[in-house]
Amino acid sequence: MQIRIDNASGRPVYQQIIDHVKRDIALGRIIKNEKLPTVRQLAGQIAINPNTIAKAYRQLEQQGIIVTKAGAGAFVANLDSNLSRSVRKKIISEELERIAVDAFHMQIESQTLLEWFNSAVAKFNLPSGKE
Amino acid sequence: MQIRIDNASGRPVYQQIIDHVKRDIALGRIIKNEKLPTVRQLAGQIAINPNTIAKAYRQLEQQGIIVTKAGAGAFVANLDSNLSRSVRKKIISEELERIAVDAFHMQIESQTLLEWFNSAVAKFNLPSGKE
DNA sequence: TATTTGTAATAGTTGAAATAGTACATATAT
DNA sequence: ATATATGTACTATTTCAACTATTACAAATA
Repeated sequence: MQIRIDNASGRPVYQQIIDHVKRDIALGRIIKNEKLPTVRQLAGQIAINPNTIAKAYRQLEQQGIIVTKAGAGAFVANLDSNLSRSVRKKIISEELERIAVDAFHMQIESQTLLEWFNSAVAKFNLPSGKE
Repeated sequence: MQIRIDNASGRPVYQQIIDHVKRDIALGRIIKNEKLPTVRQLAGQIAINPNTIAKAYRQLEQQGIIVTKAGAGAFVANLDSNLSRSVRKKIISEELERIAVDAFHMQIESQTLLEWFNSAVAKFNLPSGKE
């Protein structure tokens, strides 16, 4: 796993790590039960403090994305959200509305926005809902 | 304009103010050339330091959302983005992809996500692209 | 048994966010 | 003209999240 940290982004380092792991999993680049880099490995590779990696792994485990075992390592967990449907809808919808606001102020056409949305979603293998 | 600040959200106060103004404009609740509350008015109403409001207004002006005139007040600006299309696409697409990642980990069906997307966008009057 | 692993705890540093206070220039009304 | 209200600018201070640094510990693995 190769992670690039953008210090100019303003986004906290531990958050960028979380983003990257979640994205790699969603993209299928890391699969279920696969072992993640160790805390010390990643810390050495990115050249940051191990505590920062540990913080990211801790939050990933809280979110149910990974499972960690002291002495063994960190592994990709099963896919199942513990959030209710209403909570999930609230979280996602708020994010979507914020994008819509930005799109309005950028005067992006609704059709264009839909195309960008489809392109972004197509990269990930969401459940189809037909089965 | 009635603004509710959520101190538990972790989102900076000045950012919440920016979010709210942009959203109200996008929703049509505040229209072009309309005068915004004064810095001191808002500060008194929300019970925070005037400098925090000033910071929000400063950034809103930098983004081209509002126009301020010392002695007169702050007003909603014209709608025109100074960003190139490629930059706009990059910004929006990155946000959309982050949502897609979240949706994947929540195991939200693609069709459901599309419905939520349409609902969110429908609240705002984006240019149609047909004219 | 030795090593590697994730975790925890403490201490210190840095910078953003927010507050507090003051001052200034401009617009507006009187 | 004059007084008032406005956005802006500046400095100082406080608070807290983020990050670093270091050490120690328990569990797993070889």
